[in-house]
Amino acid sequence: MSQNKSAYELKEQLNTVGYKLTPQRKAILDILLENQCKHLTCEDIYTLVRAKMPSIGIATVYRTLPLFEKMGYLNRVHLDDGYVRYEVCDNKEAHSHHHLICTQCGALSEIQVDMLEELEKQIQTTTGFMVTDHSVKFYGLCKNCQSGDTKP
Amino acid sequence: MSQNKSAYELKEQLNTVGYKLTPQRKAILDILLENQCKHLTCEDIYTLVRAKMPSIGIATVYRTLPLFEKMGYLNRVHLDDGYVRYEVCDNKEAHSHHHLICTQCGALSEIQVDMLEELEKQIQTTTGFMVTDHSVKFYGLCKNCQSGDTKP
DNA sequence: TTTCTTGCAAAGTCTTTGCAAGGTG
DNA sequence: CACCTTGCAAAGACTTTGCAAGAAA
Repeated sequence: MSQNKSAYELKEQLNTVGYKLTPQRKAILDILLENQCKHLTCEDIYTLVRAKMPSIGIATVYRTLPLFEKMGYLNRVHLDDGYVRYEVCDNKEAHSHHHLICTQCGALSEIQVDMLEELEKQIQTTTGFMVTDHSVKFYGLCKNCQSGDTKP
Repeated sequence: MSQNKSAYELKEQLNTVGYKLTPQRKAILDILLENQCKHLTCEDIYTLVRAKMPSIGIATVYRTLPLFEKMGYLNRVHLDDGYVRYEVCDNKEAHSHHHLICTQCGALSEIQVDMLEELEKQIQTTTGFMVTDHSVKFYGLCKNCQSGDTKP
């Protein structure tokens, strides 16, 4: 529980840098916390937030998401489908979770294994490139799509 | 040498599926072969091709690239910078090369190691997800940017 | 009260599409 | 000759920006 950002923490952190906690920002945070396992696009988030706050504009969502990202609340995720998506950033899991993307139904799940440290060291030694982060995605068929369940 | 697609091969393959080898397509192929180590955006390719064939339209480039991709000549690469990029597809290296992206200067290089088979098996056993492809990117600082060479 | 934010709409990017003219097999 | 392709321009999809009104600290 406590590993997730609360509205209070958000307010504190915003104030520290001279920003304000507005109802819109709180509403967006709520939606994000309610959908931690999902990887939402800006549009998705806009739709969800609008259910609670119909007056919100999409520009606010587009302005808030990068803000939260800069503050370390969110990770920007690209699934190579042309959409920018966001996931709640859990410090503990940083770097150590990767995505499984079903090429048939688009389902997205995560795995928590990480075995890249070794390889990263090897890269540094061999190429001189200093690795600070990585992004790993696996494409394939999820359980459902393998079992002949080929609904469109 | 022979692992790269030649114009002749391209023509053969196009004809097989009822398509034609046009000067535009050949020009695009040439540019791609001349820039194998780069990872060009559609716009990049358009600019380069236009130097040789000023009359070409960008729509043709946008239509040709996915065609080449479908034919297995190209790989579409996302570097999380919002642009779609393409790289010449070398069969031998498929699946086994990953990208090193410098977060300072944007330099992009490749490494040829692969050690994911093992992990993919593990994923399949554990989660039931059938992995068919993967995408791995490492972010960090390239050699140049580490040596205090911080030109903007 | 000051400064940050918002919603709206317009403008920007990158990409796709419709269509008639033109080229390839 | 039939069908695929092209270039142009318009249209789309997603995102950003300008601005005056409004809200938070």
